[in-house]
Amino acid sequence: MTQELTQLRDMHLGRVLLKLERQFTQQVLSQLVEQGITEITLRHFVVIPFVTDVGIRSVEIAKKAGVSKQAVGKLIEELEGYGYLEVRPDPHDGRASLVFLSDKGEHFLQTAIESTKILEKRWQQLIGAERFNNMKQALIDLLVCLEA
Amino acid sequence: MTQELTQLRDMHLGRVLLKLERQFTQQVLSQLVEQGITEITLRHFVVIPFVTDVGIRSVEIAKKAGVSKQAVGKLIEELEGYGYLEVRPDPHDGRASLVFLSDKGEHFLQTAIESTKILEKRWQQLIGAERFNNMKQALIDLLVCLEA
DNA sequence: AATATTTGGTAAACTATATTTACTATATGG
DNA sequence: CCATATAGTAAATATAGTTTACCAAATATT
Repeated sequence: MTQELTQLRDMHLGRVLLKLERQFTQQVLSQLVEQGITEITLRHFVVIPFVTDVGIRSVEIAKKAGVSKQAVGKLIEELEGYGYLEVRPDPHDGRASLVFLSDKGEHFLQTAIESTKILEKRWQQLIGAERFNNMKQALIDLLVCLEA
Repeated sequence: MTQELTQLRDMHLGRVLLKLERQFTQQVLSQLVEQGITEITLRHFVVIPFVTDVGIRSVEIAKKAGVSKQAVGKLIEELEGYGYLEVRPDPHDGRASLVFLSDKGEHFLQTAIESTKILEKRWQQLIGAERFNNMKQALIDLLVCLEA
């Protein structure tokens, strides 16, 4: 009885999503390590996706990411220390700074995106391109519905 | 340019999986809270899926879950304190104990499984049953390939 | 049988990472 | 101008895990 339940729980959608996400993330991260990028960990992706060409304030990132501004401050500090980000004072607001990607940061981003593409191609082959693409689109549509 | 890249990264498979998994987990957890189950958090699911009718040792759980036995010990202690688990000495090994689900634990499990089923039904309706089912099966097949 | 080694489990110290509370400095709206 | 809000930092605290060290029981070795 419990055995059966365990099986059921083990295969519910949440579990499957969790396991696949872990696999994906782990594989991307290890590809980055192979490329010599070792400083950046998962935590830093709380910040990185929000950095744009025009610069962004740390409070903005905190708000969008849903974490405290102190946590964001720490992550930015680290990424700046590694040379991936540049932090410059906001010319229009003496209290604020703006965060930008450095050249190294841009390059990293390119590499990271390359990695995800390679990985998706690899996964595509495992279950067939058509099934994979349908699956991905269904996931995206579902997410859009949920976030609406 | 960066804007475009951000968009791309934002929609890669890993991100989609992550967001959907969070939504799923959060919705299940809040359903459980609505049912009055407030003590159990996500961490406890490191332990719960491994508990079976015949009992299991904490080291076994640690091995299977890939965390330290100390961490597992703590989680078991908590769950025992809340009344979801029972820990009895192993009659065949004086060093060991065996972990079981209590009646309360079994009931919780039923409730949790119910919640996931309800949630899946709800999600099914968002993108259509057939698409949803195909999607889920593709995810499972993919996972099986990856874990093989 | 006596001893050595392995194994199940616990305890304490340390590590990582986040939040809360409190503060400073600058902006901005009456 | 002053009151209030906002950007950012700092320190204390919380959470949750790992590492190191240990004890006691079991198993293996000689």
